[in-house]
Amino acid sequence: MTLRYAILGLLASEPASGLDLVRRFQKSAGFAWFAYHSQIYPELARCLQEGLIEEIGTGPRGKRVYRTTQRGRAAVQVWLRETEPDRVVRNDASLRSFFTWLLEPDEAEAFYRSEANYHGNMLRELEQLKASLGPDPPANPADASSRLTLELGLRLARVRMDWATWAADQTARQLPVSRQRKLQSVTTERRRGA
Amino acid sequence: MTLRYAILGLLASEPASGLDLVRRFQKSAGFAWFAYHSQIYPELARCLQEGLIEEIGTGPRGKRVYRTTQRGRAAVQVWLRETEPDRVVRNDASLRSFFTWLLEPDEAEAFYRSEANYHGNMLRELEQLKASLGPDPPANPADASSRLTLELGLRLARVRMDWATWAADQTARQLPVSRQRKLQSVTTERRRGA
DNA sequence: GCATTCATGTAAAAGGTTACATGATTGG
DNA sequence: CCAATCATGTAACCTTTTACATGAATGC
Repeated sequence: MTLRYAILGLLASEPASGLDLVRRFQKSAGFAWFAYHSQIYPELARCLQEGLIEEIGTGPRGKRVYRTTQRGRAAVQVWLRETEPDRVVRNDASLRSFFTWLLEPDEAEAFYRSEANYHGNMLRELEQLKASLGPDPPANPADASSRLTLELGLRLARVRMDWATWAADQTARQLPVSRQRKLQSVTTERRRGA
Repeated sequence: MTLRYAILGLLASEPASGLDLVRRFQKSAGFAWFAYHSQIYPELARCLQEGLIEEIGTGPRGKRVYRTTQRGRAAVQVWLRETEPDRVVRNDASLRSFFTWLLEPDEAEAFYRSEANYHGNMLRELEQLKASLGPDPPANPADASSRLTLELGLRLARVRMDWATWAADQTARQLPVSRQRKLQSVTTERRRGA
């Protein structure tokens, strides 16, 4: 049922069409939830039928814009108040890290570097998003919540990037002898002098 | 297909039964992946049939212990090398944070405190896990990967706990006038003096 | 005019959750 | 001996993913 409340919650702060929601799930809310359009359209239809949202206008190419009704808002509040967050985590990239010992050290290092790179890009995107946001302190309450949550996205991206860089460095240090010598020509020479 | 590789990867470092895997998905690997036993048993049967794992022994109550075969190991390596990690994120608690503006300020604060509490507990559990781990530097390569990945779990739990505490404090500062006065009796009095 | 993008929708397949079912061992 | 726990398995249901389908507007 989380998808339903994701939609109702998003449409409560700003009216949107199905594709608009896809875009919000891809960027601003992407670090918290994601859904395909094939899932969103049927859910919108169900919510509309149940009076949780209403169609408030149409746009160019058959675009239909929705907004959450009072009933829909109440439904989100009940969900927030009376249910515990689902704590199940499934993160493919985190899982892969458990299995890097099955790779050659240089492959493992490359994996961690690519992780760092991915989250570095993510971080930049979220920083741009933050910069493009309205005034601080925010004008409306929804913006305040968005700001708080965006801060989480930023912190998560940063911690994943830093961790992956650290893991890559750790992995690099235990490379086979052939590659370790190249590093020693710079570092060990000094150690010998001491 | 990620579940399959999760199982193959785990059984490559240490043989286990179906329920053993459930336990590993609940604690040590819980911040990366989760699966129910009802998903694990059929997958084990399929992997066994395809020669990706083998049964290496039995235990007390009909317990069947499996280990990943060379073919299974190769399959994990191909997966790691040739496929990109699935980047889709779905986090119920993160999503809820977007919608806290629909709650009373004290309810929103309570939500963030409860988040901080949850991740504080998680952090303690992972720290215990770390303490219970083998020697550092690790004896076998799988342990090295586990250590790296556990460090990610620790950092994620810490960042979520700190963020939630910060968000709760932020929310507390914007409480309705009635409760703000109680704080003012302590803080604003001083400001007036300056 | 015609390719691209925007926009909505449906269908089938895969994956995940909840519920049901059963038997063996252990601990009190 | 009997309740609780360990252990495996299956079935129905729900959610998510991938694929198919179509039309309207825009930009060149």
